[in-house]
Amino acid sequence: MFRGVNPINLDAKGRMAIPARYRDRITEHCCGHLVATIDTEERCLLLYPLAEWEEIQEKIEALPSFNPAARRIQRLLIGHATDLDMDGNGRLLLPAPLRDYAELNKKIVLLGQGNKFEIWSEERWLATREEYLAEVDGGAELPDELQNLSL
Amino acid sequence: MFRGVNPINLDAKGRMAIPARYRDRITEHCCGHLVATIDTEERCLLLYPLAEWEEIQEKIEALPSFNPAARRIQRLLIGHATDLDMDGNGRLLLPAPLRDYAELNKKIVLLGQGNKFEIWSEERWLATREEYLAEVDGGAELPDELQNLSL
DNA sequence: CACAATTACCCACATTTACCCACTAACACA
DNA sequence: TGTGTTAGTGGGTAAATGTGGGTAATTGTG
Repeated sequence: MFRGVNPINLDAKGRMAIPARYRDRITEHCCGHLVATIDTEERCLLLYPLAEWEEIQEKIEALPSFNPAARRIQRLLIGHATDLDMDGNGRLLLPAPLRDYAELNKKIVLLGQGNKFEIWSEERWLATREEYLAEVDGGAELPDELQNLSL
Repeated sequence: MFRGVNPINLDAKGRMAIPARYRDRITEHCCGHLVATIDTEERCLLLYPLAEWEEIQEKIEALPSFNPAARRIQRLLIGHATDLDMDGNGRLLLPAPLRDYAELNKKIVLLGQGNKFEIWSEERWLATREEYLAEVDGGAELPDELQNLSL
């Protein structure tokens, strides 16, 4: 589905242009309706086609709501999930609370991640990527599935 | 159903404007009739469409009333449940006792949470969110359903 | 019954957002 | 290399939304 790294500029109003190569797929897949929420592990945003998101939300809502960890996940993920539509120019207006969370300024990065995108501030993405590369080197505890993966 | 994060200002009279994108759903779902009560785990309020709340109240009332814990829940939830209607401008007047419980001042946050909303003071929400994020990271005791959740 | 306090309804203003148009840079093709 | 087309960017404007506040009706209280 979605893949690739795309440097993008946010404009003064907080809008980001979706790269043209993804637009057709997005409009056909979900009429341009998307849902953005936060990533709980990293300070970045997740961007789903509406249909994808609704499947996920169902699973999250089905979690036992008396369990504190599940409650937390519900508050964080559903609580931040915001419906977005592409405007006539193929742009999304990212709401201020989400921009603040991921500390998005002018320069951001859109990462294709299969069924979704991730949105990072460029600065944070570059730094995090370096960390990842360093950890992979020393990485001792890889799950079996990874050990056996041939590229 | 409901999702997303909405920063809102309470005015001097204690009124909050429901974001326009939710109004249609609320009016169609329950003619603008809502019920607010307190959350017993966190210092925030819960806001239900009337129909949703009535289902919940039935379940609460069905709890064994000789059980002290059940009595407590009944007193807290049903005792604080207050009927609210949107005014002509799509606003709700939050009663003083509920505002006091959740320590709501000018700046508040409305969180969509599936079948209901949560209302937080902005300050408390931001602080609580940071706690949640830290706990999710170090989270050892995640239920299986969560461990296997792929986003 | 009178008074005070609260609430509902209404209007007006400020801000934000959606929509539109225009410019520039990049690319493709001849 | 020149030209046409498309993508990305910036920004103006009208409409919608959010906010504040006045006033009349209602409620509760002495």
